Amino acid sequence: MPDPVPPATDRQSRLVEATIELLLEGGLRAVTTRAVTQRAGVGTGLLNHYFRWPELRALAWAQIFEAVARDQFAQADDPEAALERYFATAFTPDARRFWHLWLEATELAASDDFMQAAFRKASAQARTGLADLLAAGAAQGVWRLADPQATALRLGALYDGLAGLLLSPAQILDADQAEAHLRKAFALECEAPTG
Amino acid sequence: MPDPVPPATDRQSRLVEATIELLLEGGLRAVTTRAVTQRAGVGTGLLNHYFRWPELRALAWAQIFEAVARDQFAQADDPEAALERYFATAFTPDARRFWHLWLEATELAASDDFMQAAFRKASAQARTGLADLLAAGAAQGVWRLADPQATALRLGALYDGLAGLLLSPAQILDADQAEAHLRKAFALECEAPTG
DNA sequence: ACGGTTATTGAGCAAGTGCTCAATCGTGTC
DNA sequence: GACACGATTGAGCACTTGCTCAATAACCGT
Repeated sequence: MPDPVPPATDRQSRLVEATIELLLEGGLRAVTTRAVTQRAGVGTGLLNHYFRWPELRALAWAQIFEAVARDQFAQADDPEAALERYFATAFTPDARRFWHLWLEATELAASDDFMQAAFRKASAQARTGLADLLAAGAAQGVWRLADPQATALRLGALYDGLAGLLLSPAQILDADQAEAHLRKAFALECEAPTG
Repeated sequence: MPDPVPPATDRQSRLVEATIELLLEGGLRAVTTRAVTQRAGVGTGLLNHYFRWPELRALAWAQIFEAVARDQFAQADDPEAALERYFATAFTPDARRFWHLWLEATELAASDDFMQAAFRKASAQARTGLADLLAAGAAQGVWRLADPQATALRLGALYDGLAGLLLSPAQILDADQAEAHLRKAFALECEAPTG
């Protein structure tokens, strides 16, 4: 996971940075107004001078996601390499941490309008990224897929589920097994007779 | 989702009931000591007389899960019917509500030992339920699966992912589409050439 | 009746949350 | 130098959380 923002000097940007840092380190529970202002080296009142709290939280989350999305499906011109990269990096510790944040965002989005807006946008990006990749590969004849869109959805959902299993306290999978399952599922989608 | 417990008269059981009710109605956020004691028609102090709060919370959650698990893979003697039932009821509103609770439990289990114990047990039950079902069907020749255990894991993970998409604020799927994807994934697992 | 054990209550505590606001500081303008 | 105005502070408010504890009620065996 790359640094989502370049280091900033002004205190407004420092607040966003601090929120992102804490979000990545400890998830939503670690992110409070006091924790953020303290991390930013700033008085508690300044946060409310520049932001509303839900607004800042959603802003930080959106920046994290954009940085990840920017990376995840970078070289879409070579579908085979891009997919290989997707599989290889699917269950790294960074990816898992990010997935945890995603999970927390899902819940928060139910009651927080700022978060919901950010979530909608991020969700759309994530799905079209994989779908475009699979469609490109199918068009180039790298693999055969009856319905790349549907395969992307299933693969994405499987990814979520596997990440969840990986994260759950009941240790069922390790990262390698999860990756193998994801690859296997893709293989099944490819070998299937068209219909 | 059936009533997880028969109606009780003594106040100790009423506290558990009230916790379950609130859990099902509004999720973890709706379940506070005050809300529970009020729902149970009981003074706030009584809760701590009988339980520690994390203990009661985990207890209620465990009872909900057991009731669901008892139902989900009931008629395992007829694998085909049981699987059909699994698909048909996978994404009902009740199932979705339950999945939301499951999600919250995942997060809570990270920091709550009582919850973690309950989660481990529940998680094991859920996985073996589907795995046994698929294995039984394979043994009876109802379907051909190279590795029922692995298929169960993938199908379970896909279910989690689809349920997550269904729950997410970005409306991508409806319940029928999710069910179709789950069935399609199972079909792919079956048609695959052995190897 | 009595004594003792348990059940039960609710005011209140301590900790934590987001947020306010009068007061200061800093800096540029005329 | 005086003024204005945004930046900045932190004590404090209002609220919520789980939990305590002295006081009371209810029950039961003797």
